[in-house]
Amino acid sequence: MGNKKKAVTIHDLAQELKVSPSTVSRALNDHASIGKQTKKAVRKLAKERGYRPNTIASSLRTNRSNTFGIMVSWINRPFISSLISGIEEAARESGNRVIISQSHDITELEMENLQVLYDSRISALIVSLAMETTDYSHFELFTKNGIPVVFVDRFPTIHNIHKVHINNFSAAFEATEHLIQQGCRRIAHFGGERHQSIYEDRRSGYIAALKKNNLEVDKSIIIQANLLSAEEGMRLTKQLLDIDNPPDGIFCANDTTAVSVIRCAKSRGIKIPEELAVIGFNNDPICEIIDPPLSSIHHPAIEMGMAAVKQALAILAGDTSTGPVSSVTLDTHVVIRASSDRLGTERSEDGFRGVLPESKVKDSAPQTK
Amino acid sequence: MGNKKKAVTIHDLAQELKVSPSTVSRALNDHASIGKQTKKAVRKLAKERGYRPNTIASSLRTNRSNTFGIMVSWINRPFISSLISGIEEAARESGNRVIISQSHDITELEMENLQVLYDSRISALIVSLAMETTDYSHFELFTKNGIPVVFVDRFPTIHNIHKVHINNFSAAFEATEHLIQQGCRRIAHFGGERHQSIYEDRRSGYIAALKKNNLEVDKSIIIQANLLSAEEGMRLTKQLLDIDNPPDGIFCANDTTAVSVIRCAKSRGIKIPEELAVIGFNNDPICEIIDPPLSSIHHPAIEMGMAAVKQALAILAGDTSTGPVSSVTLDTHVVIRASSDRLGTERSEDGFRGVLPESKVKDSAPQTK
DNA sequence: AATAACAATGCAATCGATTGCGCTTTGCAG
DNA sequence: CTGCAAAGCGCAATCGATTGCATTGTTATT
Repeated sequence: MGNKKKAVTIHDLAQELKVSPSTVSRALNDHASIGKQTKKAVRKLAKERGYRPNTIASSLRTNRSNTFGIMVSWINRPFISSLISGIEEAARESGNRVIISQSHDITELEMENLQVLYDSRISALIVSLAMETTDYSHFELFTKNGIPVVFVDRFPTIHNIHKVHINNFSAAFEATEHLIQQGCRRIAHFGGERHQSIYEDRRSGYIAALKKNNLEVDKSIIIQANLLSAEEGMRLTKQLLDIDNPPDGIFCANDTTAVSVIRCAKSRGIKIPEELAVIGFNNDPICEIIDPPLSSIHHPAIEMGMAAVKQALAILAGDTSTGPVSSVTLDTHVVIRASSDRLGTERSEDGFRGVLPESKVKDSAPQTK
Repeated sequence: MGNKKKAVTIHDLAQELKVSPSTVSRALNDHASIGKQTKKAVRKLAKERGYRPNTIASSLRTNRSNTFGIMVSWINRPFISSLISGIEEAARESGNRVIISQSHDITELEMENLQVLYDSRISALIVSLAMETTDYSHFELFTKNGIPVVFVDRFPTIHNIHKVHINNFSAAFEATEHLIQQGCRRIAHFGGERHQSIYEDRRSGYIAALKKNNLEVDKSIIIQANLLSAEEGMRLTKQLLDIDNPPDGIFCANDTTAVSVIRCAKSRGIKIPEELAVIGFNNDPICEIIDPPLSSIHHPAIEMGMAAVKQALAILAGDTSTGPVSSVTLDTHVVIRASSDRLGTERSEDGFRGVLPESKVKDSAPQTK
C-alpha cells in the first residue's frame, strides 16, 4: 500500500506503441482522423496499463473543469441533502463532478467559500443562499467571469438571475386556505427572515388567503423567527399559546417549527387538529413520523436539484431560448395529514397511506442507513 | 452577464509590474527569497486586478489536488449527511475541497464513480461502503497509486485498511443489556446484511448480551433485512408480531426500522415500552420526534467525518506512528428515551430533555431549512 | 503516369503555476 | 580595493492533455 509509483500517462502509452502522444489522445477521444487499428491498439494498451486520464491536465488545457460547485447552508438538513442528492445524480449523468461547500447560514463563510469554488474554476455554481445574506455582490465574481450561477430555493431579490424555485406565494395561499376549509378562523403564521423572498412570499400568500376569506390579519399572531430552528419554534410557540386569544390554526414556514408547535401544544393538552390545526412546509420525513402526522407542502427537493443542473447545462450550451435569464418553477402541493385534517377523511391505522408523491420521494431517498 | 473575458493570471500581473511570473508566484506564496517591497506591490496589484490563483494549474504542477473524494451510499440520509457535513468542515479548515459521489448502495455504481474520483486525482478518499459491496478490489486503484483510503462506518472485512468506526459490538451489547435491565426476557433483533461487518457485529453484540444474561437465543426472532428501509421494517415487523410467542423487546440495527416497529406496534394496540420495548441505532433526529421517543445508540456522525479527514491528513503527512494502517474508534452511548424506559425515569412533559450529547448534535446540525 | 484528394499521424505550442538552477546586485569583512 | 556571501530575481523546464497546422503515405481521378 501507498506506493508512489507515478500514474500512467498518454506519453507512456505513446512511447510503448511508438506513436505520438497526440495520436494516443485522439485515439482515446475517438477522434475521426485516427485509424481503426490504431484506436484499437491504443485502447487495448490503455486498459492493460491501467491508464486513466488526468482530469486536471485536461481541464487546464481545455479550460473546462466539468465540475459544478454547490453552496448551501447546511448539508445535513433533509431538504438540502435531498437537493444535493438530485444535483449529484444529474451532474454525474452529464459527466460532471460536484464540489460541495456549506455556509452554515453565515454570509461571511458563504463569501469565503465561494472564493475557493471560484479558484477551482467550477463550470457552474448552484446556490441556496445563507439565511443572513442580503447583499449579492459576491456572486459577481462568477457572473462577470462567465460562470453560470443558478439559485435554488433561496434566491436573491434581484432580477437578472437564473433560478429554480417554487411558487411560495401560492403554496402558502393553498396551505392557508386548506386550514380555512377545515374551519379555522384565527390562523397564526410562523415565518422566516423577511429579506429572504421565499419567506416573505409565504407570508404574503398566507395574508392573501386570509383577506380573500375575509379573515382578520392580526400581526400579533404572525411570528417572526430567525433560523426557524426547533428551539426557536418551541420558545416562540409558548409565547403564542399564552396570549388571551390563541389561534385555532397555524401555518409554519417549515416543518421543524411546525413539529415544535405540535409538541408544545401536546404538552399543554391542546388537541390537534381540533383545537389547533397545524401545517408545515417542505414535507420532510418527520411529517410522517410525528404524532399526529404533520400536514405540509411537498417541496420537490431532488427534482429541484436536477432542474438546477439541467438549467446550468443549458446556459453552458449557450441556450438563450429563455432570454438572458431563466427561471424554472416547480410544482408543489398540499399533503394533508392528521395535524390539520379536522374532517377526518385522511386518517388511517398505521399511518401508511400510499400517497403518491410521498412514495415517490421515498423511492429516491429511502430513510435507511 | 456571461462575459467571457479571460481570468487574470500571474503573467498579466508580471507584465504589468515588469517582473517575471516566477517572482509573482513566489511573492504570492510568501517565498523567503522575494523582497518585501516586491511582495507588497505584487499583492496590491493582485487584489486590484482581482487575481485569483488557478487551482487547476497549480494542482497539475505540484501534483497535489487538495481535494478529498467522498463516496457514500445516499447523501440524503440523516447519518450520512451529517457525516459529510463533518468532512466538509474539517476539509475546508485544512484547505481542501470536497468532491462528493453516491453509490445508491449499488456496487456497480460505486465502482464507476470511484473511477471518476480517481480521474480527478483526489488527494484522499473517504468511503462508506455500498450495502451490496463484498469485494473490495476496486479500491486498489487508489491504494496502489498512493492515495490514502479511509473507510468510515461501513468498512471492509480485511485488515490492511485505514478506518474510522465505532465499536458496534459493544454498542449493541449495551443496547441489549439495557433492554434486559428494563425487564425484557425475549428480545428480538432487526439486523442488516451480515457481510457488512457493522451489522454482523451488532448482531454478535446482541447475541453476546443475551448469552451473558442466560437468555435464549432464538433465531426465529432475529430478523434479516436487506436495506433496513422503512418499508422492509414495516413488512417484517408484521410477520414478527404475528408469531405465537412474540418478543417483549427489540433491538434494531437502525432507527428507520425501529420507527417502523413502533408504528406497527402502535397500530395493533401494543403498548410501548410495557409490552414491547424498542431501541434503535444512530440516534437520528426522528428519535426525538416519534411518539414514544425512540431510545437509540448515539452515533457521532459529524465527529466521524472530522476524524476521517484528520486521519487522511496524517497519512498524507507521512505519519506512520500508527504503523502501516490506522484505526480510530469513536465512542457511542445509549440514549434512553420512552420507547424502552419501562422504569419511567426518563419521562418528561414536552419531550425536551436537555440531554447533553443531543443538544451537542443539534448545535452542529440544526434541523432547520 | 501525374496529380489531386484524402487518410493517418507527428510537431510543437498551449493552458497557468511552480521550482531548480543560475545570474546579478548589494553589503560587508578582510 | 578585492573577494565573497547573501539577497533578490529571471530563465526555462515541467506537470499531462489537447489541438492547429504540417507532413507523410495512400488511393482515386483524369
